Amino acid sequence: MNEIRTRFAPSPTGFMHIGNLRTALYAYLFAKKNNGKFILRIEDTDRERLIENAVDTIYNTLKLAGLQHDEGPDNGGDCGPYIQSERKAIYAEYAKKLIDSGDAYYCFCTKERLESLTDESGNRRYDKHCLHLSKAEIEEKLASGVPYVIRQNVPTEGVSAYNDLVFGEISVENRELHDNVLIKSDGYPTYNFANVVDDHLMRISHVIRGMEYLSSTPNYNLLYRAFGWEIPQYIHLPHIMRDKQHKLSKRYGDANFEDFLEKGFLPEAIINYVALLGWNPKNDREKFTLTELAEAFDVAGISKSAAVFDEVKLRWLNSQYIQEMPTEEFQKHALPYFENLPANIDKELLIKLLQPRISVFSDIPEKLAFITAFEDYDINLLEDKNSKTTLELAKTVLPEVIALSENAAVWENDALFEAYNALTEKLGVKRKQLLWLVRIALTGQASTPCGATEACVLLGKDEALRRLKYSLQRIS
RNA sequence: GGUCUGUUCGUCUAUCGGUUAGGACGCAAGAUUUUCAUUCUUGAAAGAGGGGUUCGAUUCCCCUACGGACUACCA
Repeated sequence: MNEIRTRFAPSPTGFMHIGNLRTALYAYLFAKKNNGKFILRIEDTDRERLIENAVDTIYNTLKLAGLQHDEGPDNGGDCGPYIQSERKAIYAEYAKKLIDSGDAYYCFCTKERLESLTDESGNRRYDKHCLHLSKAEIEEKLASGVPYVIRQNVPTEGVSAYNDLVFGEISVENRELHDNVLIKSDGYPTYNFANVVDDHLMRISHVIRGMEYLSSTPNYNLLYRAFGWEIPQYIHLPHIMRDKQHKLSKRYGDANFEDFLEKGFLPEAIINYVALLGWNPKNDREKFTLTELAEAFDVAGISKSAAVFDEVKLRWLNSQYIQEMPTEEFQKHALPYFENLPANIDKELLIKLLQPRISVFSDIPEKLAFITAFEDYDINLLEDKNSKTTLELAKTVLPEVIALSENAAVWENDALFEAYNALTEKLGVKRKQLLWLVRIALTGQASTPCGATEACVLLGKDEALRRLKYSLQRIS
């Protein structure tokens, strides 16, 4: 059997969105699983949509995601160049062959004439007008510099069918197919042509791409056949959706890989999550490293229906990764969020408290808000159904807590806990009640990255006492 | 409109004719806990609708409904 070769062929038109990333991931996994090669090709034939630095974004994303390509513009290979704009002459040469064989033809139609072909429902189908031009007419127009495109000459009869590894047999009547433009008037090829020529020349064995190409693939197969080339295997992928109705798109602001990284998601978690969106390993496993994915990957597990992207589940997966992270690494990620904290705060303690309690790094500011902003908190937080606390209870408990705290010999977690615990017995309240009141009186925050006694230690004796008194004064 | 295609809990999914339709996230309740959080247990929650085929359909076929994609000198 021939070598397995897959490719990821993005257009440098901006950020890499999650759907694109998944396509790259599956192409990578499929290649790795089969000891094949993963190739990167840049499809920059639309000169108008080019965005500067977008190629760097692609390199960067693949690198961060760990999807190292075996061949590509930056690391070479024997099928280069890997940037389509540098392959212009190649396409021209192959287009010429098609013209000679009658499978393609020059078209000189003006935009106006093309528009006049639009039918009542807004569709346009080219009428093969220029196919019937005589050789002399063509020569003359070419010689006098009339702008032209080269179109594919699709048969008007028959059926084109192929087998997709995910969707099964796809069959389309040839008369439904269009005479697509292969070479544009600016001399660049369209996707419709470049993908075929390049995939063949780069010996791509399995074409893995979004299912938007499912219905145009017969066009491409006709091209392969016209050239006498072997048709690759197809693996079309269902889309990733923002919700049931809408595809994830660049307009959905947060759909970019970079954005998720910025929000504090880990590349490993994103990759893990995205891998499972539309593919399942045929068991209940949820957590995979890239290497493990490559071992487990199987086309049979790819689903046919679109999947809705669920950030809540991504958060959960991300939290799993955060919790398993070595402390030093967690610290590296968390430290940038500590910048605006008072100098006397024990950062080491914070790290310890935070790691088991956050899902994404960007949760940190919210968790720590109480440290810098306290005074305006909602006093009703002191009342809590779960802990069975009321403002009345707070009025009797807090003065005792304050008195006890003022006399505390050591300001340290275990000692404080013991002292407060003893106090609950004296006051005849539940530990949960007292600690809830203390924690709220100390932080003004329903959810904190610490318990009551830890909050005491974190804030320091002076500040803790000040806050307890302030809270008491607010309810008196 | 035409063509292609999809449809199992709210979401991601398992099931390849026979299951109390399973798991995960989320949600709810309860328990444990050094308080927040964790952990544990339990629960609610699904086969779009209608026809077939079959002893038996979520599973196979057809129709309908509802999504999605394509229908560009964009990819």
